[in-house]
Order: sequence, then structure tokens, then C-alpha cells
Amino acid sequence: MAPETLFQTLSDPTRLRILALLAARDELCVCDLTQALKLSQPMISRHLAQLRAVELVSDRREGVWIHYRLRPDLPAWARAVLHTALDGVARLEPYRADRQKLRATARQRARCA
Amino acid sequence: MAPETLFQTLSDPTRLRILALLAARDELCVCDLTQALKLSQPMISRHLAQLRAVELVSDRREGVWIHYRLRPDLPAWARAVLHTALDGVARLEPYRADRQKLRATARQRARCA
DNA sequence: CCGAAATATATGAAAAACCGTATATACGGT
DNA sequence: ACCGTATATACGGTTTTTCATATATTTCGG
Repeated sequence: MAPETLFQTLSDPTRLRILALLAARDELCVCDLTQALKLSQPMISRHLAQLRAVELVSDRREGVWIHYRLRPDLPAWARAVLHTALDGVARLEPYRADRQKLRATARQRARCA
Repeated sequence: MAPETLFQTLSDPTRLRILALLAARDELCVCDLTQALKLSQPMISRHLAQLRAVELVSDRREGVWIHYRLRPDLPAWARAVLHTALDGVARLEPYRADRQKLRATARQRARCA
């Protein structure tokens, strides 16, 4: 993966918010993300597809749900950049509020929908 | 500065190459960059303008030349991301070769042109 | 097999980014 | 005042990115 590709991927607020949530929990399904971020399902899916295309996340199907997680097998430099980025961003808004919202919505529902 | 803005700025290969060179030397003028990167002067200037606009670099006029440098006063998270990024990228091409080319062209000329 | 839920993709349009070329500005020397 | 060099910006066109909406796919339960 080219460095510019990683940065381009991180340059969209929605993708960054998704990644920040994935860093906080190790696995999330699409409906978790749409609820926590209050964004349309196609929008979330499209960005997830992009994250998958550049191999930043992997997906695992479990029945109707598809769970996404950060890939642990990134090149060293990419790992370093990504973690520094997500770390640095964790205290800022809207990333902090997103985590809270995730906790809240996760508590409400038993399983996904 | 919004995180997305930083990443968008880093997502262009030319800007990344410029930043990598600025990290290696503490100050460089436009002609240093055009020579080391073999890119057109307007292209370099345009990207420098963008780097200046997001306050990643500062400029200092010395007669006809304008010297650019990385700003030391970035927010902590931005500093961390930037340094991790430039560090991680330093070993990859074309960034490594760029530094060598910079040393070579810098040796040839006494002052800028 | 059919319907409903979760997710993915297609399509078309709007916005943004990028580049080459041309032009403007600023400074120093003559 | 004028010229040359260094740098900046403007303009026009092409490509890329992004989004909303609509449609397809997959899976499960009945």
C-alpha cells in the first residue's frame, strides 16, 4: 500500500470516524456503525468497501450480519501511522462523542436490529 | 486544524515528498525543491501554498529566495501524526532517493540558481 | 419457495482536486 | 527606471471523490 493511499483513505471524516470506532471495539457490524454515526446505510457500506479495498479492515460474516475489524497485519509504517492517528484523534470531537454514542446504542439493543 | 485536513494534505505524493525533504533539512527554498524533485516551479509553489494554508509550513523571505520549513508549533496530535508519517516513509521510495538527489543538487550549486 | 432484514452495489450528478500553461509580483542589480 | 531571476497566482480543462437514491444480493425463518 502506497503512503498516499493510506492518507487519502484517512482524509474523509466518515472513514476516520469508522476507523476510530473499530479501534475502540475490536469488531462492529454495519448496523452498529449506522446507528452510532447516524449516517445512511449505503454511505457506511460504501466507505467500508473502500477500507476493505485498501486492506485496512477485514470482514467476517455471521448470518445476516457482517462484522468488520481493523486488520492487524499492516506494514509497520502503516500500523504506526494509523495507530498514532487514531490515538491522537480519540480525544477530539466528534470521535469522542461517537464512542459514547456507540456505547449507548449498543446497550439498547440485544442483538443488531 | 481538522484531522481530515491533515490527512488530505498528506494524501498527495508531491506534498508528501516536499514534507519529507523539509523534515530532512530544516530549511529549503523553492528552487531546492524543484531541482530535487524535478517538478515544475508552479507545481511546487502551488503545493507549498497549500501547505502554508493549512499551517504545516512557514516561509521566510531572504532577498529573492523564500525558505520554507516545517512549523514546530503544531497541535500535539498533528505533530505526532506528521512525524510518524514522515519517519515511516523515509525508508521508502521515492522519498529516500529524493533526499539523495537533494544532497547531490545542493552540492552542485553555491547558492540557489 | 417467499418475504423480510442486513448489507452491497449501481447510477447519475455535484463538488473538489490536480495539472499545464500563461501571467503577475517582488526583489536585486545595473 | 529597467531587466532578469525567483516565486506566486489565475485560468481552463480533465480526472477523482463524494453523495443520494434506487436497486441488487445474501441469509434466515416460516
